[in-house]
Amino acid sequence: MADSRSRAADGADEAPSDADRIRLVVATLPVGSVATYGDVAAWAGLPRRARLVGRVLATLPAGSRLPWHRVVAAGGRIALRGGSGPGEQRRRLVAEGVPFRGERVDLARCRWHPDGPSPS
DNA sequence: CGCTTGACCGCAA
DNA sequence: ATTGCGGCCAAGC
Repeated sequence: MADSRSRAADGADEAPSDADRIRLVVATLPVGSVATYGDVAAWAGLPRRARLVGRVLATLPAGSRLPWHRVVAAGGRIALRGGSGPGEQRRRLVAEGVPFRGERVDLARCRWHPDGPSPS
């Protein structure tokens, strides 16, 4: 379909921003699997930008159907703090059958496994 | 325009 | 297990 030339021609053009790629990666997480912020960043082609992933999820627009709950901190720890955050995320994960080990997700068993092409 | 904050990460003490 | 430090970087004030 057409070639990829000008990126700002018709207005409705894509500007694959880092945040967008991150959202896409998160949207890819299958039910019952989880990924860490660092992993999401890496798979999005943004090594070391784990924090950016956190920002994107934190500023998610209300109504976003993104499975943000499938993203946890390193070691399977729940990064959210205070409020209903932690409990909510944990509740959702458990509901999906994600195995826990105390307050942490058992990454050894449910950490998402990128299938095909590794991020190169 | 500059400093602070943060859904982070990894390492060291 | 906890605390501290450096790295990274966008949004808020």
